[in-house]
Amino acid sequence: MLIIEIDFNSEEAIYLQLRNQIIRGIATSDLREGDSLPSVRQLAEEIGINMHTVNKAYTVLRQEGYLQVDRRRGAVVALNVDKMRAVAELRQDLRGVIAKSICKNISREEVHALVDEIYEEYGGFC
Amino acid sequence: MLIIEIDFNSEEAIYLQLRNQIIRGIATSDLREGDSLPSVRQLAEEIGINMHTVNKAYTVLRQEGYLQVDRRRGAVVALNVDKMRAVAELRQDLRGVIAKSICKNISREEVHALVDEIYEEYGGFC
DNA sequence: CTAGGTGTGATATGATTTGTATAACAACAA
DNA sequence: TTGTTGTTATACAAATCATATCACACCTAG
Repeated sequence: MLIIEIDFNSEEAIYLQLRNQIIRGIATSDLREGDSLPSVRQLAEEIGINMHTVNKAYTVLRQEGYLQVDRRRGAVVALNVDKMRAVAELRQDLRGVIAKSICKNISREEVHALVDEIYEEYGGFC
Repeated sequence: MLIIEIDFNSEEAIYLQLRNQIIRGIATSDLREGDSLPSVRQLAEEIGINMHTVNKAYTVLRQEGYLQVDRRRGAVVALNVDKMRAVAELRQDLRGVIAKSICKNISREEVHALVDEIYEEYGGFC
């Protein structure tokens, strides 16, 4: 069971906070392939937001290859990995992140250390 | 002299594209400490956008510690490094990026390789 | 001193995004 | 049959983004 925490004062859109937390849930194995998520109405009420905001998060996650929607089982974690695409996206993300890092005098080694730290944070076991 | 290329079809806001390209310019040493940028009116006309859009980018860059504005010299590259803050920000960015990576079966080693690749891309010399 | 360029601020407008609110529909389960 | 599901459509208020003027104080070149 995944615990969702929404910060209503954040600049980040609610549906993106929701998307990101679900992605992190998958990364930490709190959510596993085949697990089903609450219905849009359930989760909306639980969090205290509108149904359509949840639906938007689910729709984005489906388009990005994290979920699949089965009429019978609801939203199900189903990873559709297009690795070429994923690596290209990662490269673009890192270009932005590392440009900032260089300007702030953060060394390549420091970034490596942080990467390792975060990989362990997400559960180095599996 | 930095070349700015704006993609008007991008989903990314123009002022953010501008901000990011200036940060990358600093990372690649196309822009160095003390270099001055075009005035908001000049750059706006050169790119073909509004003065205030450029001003917004400059304002953000100033708040983030990349620029300083001198009434006489205009916008000047002046790095104000709060490393604690920068590392904390980097950690947050990486948490998001790496969560996606794990879901897409990208290994820690692959991320390291990409980090090295991008550090070289930005000019491994200096 | 004057004329012109500078950053900055205020204000306005239109387009788009975000979140909410209803309502409706077909598909499925109990 | 009754209720819940995902989905779609529509509408609305608020915020963001980009543009467009106008104005002001400051500085510099002439």
